[in-house]
Amino acid sequence: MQTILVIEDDESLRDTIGVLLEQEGFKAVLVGDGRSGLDQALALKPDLMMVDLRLPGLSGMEVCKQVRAAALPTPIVVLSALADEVDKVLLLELGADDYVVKPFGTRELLARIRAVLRRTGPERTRVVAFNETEVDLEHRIVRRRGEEIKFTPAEYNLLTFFLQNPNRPLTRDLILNSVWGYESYPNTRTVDAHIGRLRQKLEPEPNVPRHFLTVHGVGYRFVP
Amino acid sequence: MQTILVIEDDESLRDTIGVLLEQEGFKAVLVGDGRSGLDQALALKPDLMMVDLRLPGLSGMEVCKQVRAAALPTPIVVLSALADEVDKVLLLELGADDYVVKPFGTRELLARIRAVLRRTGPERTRVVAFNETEVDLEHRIVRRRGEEIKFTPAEYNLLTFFLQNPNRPLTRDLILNSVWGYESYPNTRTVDAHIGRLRQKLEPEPNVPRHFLTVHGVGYRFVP
DNA sequence: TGCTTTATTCACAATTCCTTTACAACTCTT
DNA sequence: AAGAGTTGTAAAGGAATTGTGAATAAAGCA
Repeated sequence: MQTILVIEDDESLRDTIGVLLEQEGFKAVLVGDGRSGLDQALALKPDLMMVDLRLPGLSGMEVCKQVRAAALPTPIVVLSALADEVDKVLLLELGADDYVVKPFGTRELLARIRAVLRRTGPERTRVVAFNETEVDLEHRIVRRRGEEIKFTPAEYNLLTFFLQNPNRPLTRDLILNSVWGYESYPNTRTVDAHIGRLRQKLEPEPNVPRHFLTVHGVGYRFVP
Repeated sequence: MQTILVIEDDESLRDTIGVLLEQEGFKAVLVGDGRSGLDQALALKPDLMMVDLRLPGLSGMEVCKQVRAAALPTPIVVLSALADEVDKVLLLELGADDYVVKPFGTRELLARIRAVLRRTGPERTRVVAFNETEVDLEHRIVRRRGEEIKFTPAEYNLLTFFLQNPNRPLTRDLILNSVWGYESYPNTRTVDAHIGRLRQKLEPEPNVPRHFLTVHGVGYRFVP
């Protein structure tokens, strides 16, 4: 499922867009200010992001700039108020892929999103990296300091699930459901055991985890 | 005020629930059959609905299905008779958020309602900030001056409860009920201890609180 | 002020929760 | 069919959390 990050401070508009996107089968992540927007963009690596120009704190333009500075390939659609008198050329130079002027209809918004997604196409990031390890999703290879590490299917699935959901505490039940599926019902200790194996292979100090953190009483959290 | 729609064909039970809810400050809308229940649900968009499984006309299950088909986000609590041998998994898959087996105590019912409302509740705000701290509800992360602070489950639950009820004096009993729930009955000193821990972590001067204030003889009050 | 009630703080034990290890069952390969 | 690798689970040990009581402090009140 494609993820779209929406950075918009008007709460009601934000929610509207959120509902709209989810109806259309996207996963929508909503934030209200530039700072968290930028954080989310870097962590989530969404398939597309929509950025309001006028934002509290970090401005939309600043967010674009920093996203590009981080070499994220994520396409950006800018939302701007009519009054803003945007310099469109500047905007596109900043790295935006399209812009929509408020107020806009849902129909138009969706059309723009689809168009941008089509243009920028499905060249997903096939390699994810954190700390000293890189995961090549396409070839299903994990390297640490350039050296290949073997992963069993269960371990690898768990790892990629974490990669897709960084910085968020994931409950054991959620992990079981997502990685093992609805069909099988292993007990939740199983997750712990596998976390242990991940740590063994990927943490510099397996007993002082820096990436696969436990959130006591809740579950686990991966921080890249 | 939060509106709760009750769909229950047993008139006396229906009235009992109605009175109970209104005592607790909810607005209760009562109907006796599935058809009108569904109509009301779509028209009212209540904050929560309680649905009896056995209903004349449209069954409770059918109501759930249709409500979900209409993409209403309203949480649903199902009421079922002991004899009904409910398939809980099926129920939850149908879109119900919780179920209560008849006969139930009023205490239990209220607790369930509160729990569901809390779960599904106003988690629209993803990041809340006050003074130098920000709480990222989605990531369950609390930061102070940008630095992450660890919170235990009890502390975190208490904190978010305060965030959701700012500027209002909250009695210890209310806090216990809301945060700890109905299953456990810790004594009210427990709340004090936890308030202390919150202050320790979040107040600039823990012994001169500016956010987690005590209301002598009453309870506590959070001012952002 | 002195007295009573209420709140804070601290240390600690009970409990809950997590980690690790070992191992048996199971699945593939050969 | 044996062997190698994988996986779920149980059990033991360790760590973190949490409720409580007792000592102390603060607030309210006459």
